[in-house]
Amino acid sequence: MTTEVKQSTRERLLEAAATLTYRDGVIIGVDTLCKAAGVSKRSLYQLFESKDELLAASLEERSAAFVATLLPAADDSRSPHERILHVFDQLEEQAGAPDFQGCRYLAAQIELKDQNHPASRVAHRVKANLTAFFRAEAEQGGASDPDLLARQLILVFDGASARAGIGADRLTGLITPTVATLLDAAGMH
Amino acid sequence: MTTEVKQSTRERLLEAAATLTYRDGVIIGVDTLCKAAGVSKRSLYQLFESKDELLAASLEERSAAFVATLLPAADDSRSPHERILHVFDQLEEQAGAPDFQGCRYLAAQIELKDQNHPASRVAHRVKANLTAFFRAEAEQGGASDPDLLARQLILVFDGASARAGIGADRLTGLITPTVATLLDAAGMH
DNA sequence: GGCCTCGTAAACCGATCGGTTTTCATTTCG
DNA sequence: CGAAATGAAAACCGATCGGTTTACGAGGCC
Repeated sequence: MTTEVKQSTRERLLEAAATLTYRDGVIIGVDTLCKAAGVSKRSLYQLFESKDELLAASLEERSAAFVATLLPAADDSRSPHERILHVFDQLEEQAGAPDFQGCRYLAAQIELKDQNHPASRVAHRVKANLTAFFRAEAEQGGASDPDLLARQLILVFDGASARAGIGADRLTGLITPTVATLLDAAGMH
Repeated sequence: MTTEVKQSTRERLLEAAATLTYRDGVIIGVDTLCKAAGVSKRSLYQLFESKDELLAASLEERSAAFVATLLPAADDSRSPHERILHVFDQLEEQAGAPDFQGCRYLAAQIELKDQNHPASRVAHRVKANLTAFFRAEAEQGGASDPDLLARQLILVFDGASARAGIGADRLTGLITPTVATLLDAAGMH
């Protein structure tokens, strides 16, 4: 194991940014961020151009873990149908956590409004990756319209994560039948 | 016509709050709000308890128009199936507007995080009303599980509006087939 | 005219914003 | 040992935050 017992200044900043912006939104101040990370503002502005770049880097750093926890393992041998459902099973499980606040990438884009904000761009890329996964699986599974199905699935993903995040729905018994219906209608075997 | 040619101080504040928070988010300052409304801060704090209450009142005031533009007319004689699709047709049309930023009620809840914020409570009520409409139509249309269908529809509504709002999807050719698939699977005639 | 209400403009409050700078203690390394 | 690099602490910057208060002018009513 190469687990680092001692985090670098940079890592502590990225982690604090991820944690606090997820809980309080991008409105969080740099003073609060630095205090939580145990890092001086001077160090922050040596490591990052600005607060905006720190937020973008913080989202970027989590992107690998985000897709890793959602997507099936690389050596997964199940059918595309099951592999897609796996993603939504993972989402439903995450949504059950008491501190779940919805997908951080969707939240960032909604809070920032500006689509050209560096953090918005990162969020957009992450979601494009997830959509690409859906489309590839849809194609391989013989969906009648892989592009349409992928758009439907990412729509359900964002809708479910948003509604669970604001506490409007607990998703129980909702996601699986919905996704299954869409997969069936697309002729996925 | 009883159209008011002259807006009251209160009306100007509510309109400015609705416009600016939709464009810039709830982060907007009271100075900016007052300047845009042509109203002094003194008047604001005579009419409203706080900025939070102004935001809540601004969302509340729009709620009637929100459901009115989405829902079919009271004397609409079409089938529940068509009446539900009407809502999503309206959403797709609104999403086509160049300044569309997604559903303001969903955005408010995501930005505020706090579910007990007065504006969050208003947003929650509005969405509960829309969900109730879906459920009533589902029941009347003979859906096998009206509760499930209503949850699916509001999920699609929020997901579609969120993705269109952040510019991730233009919804064209997406909503209608998705909703139709769900209605069919629920056995809606 | 005199009074009272209404609302604007603007000063003011302490706190915080994103960002910069200075100071000083510690660590690293030749 | 001594020089250089690092980074924490904190003062500081102008601007803005939500909110309060003061001052003044424009109307209506007796």
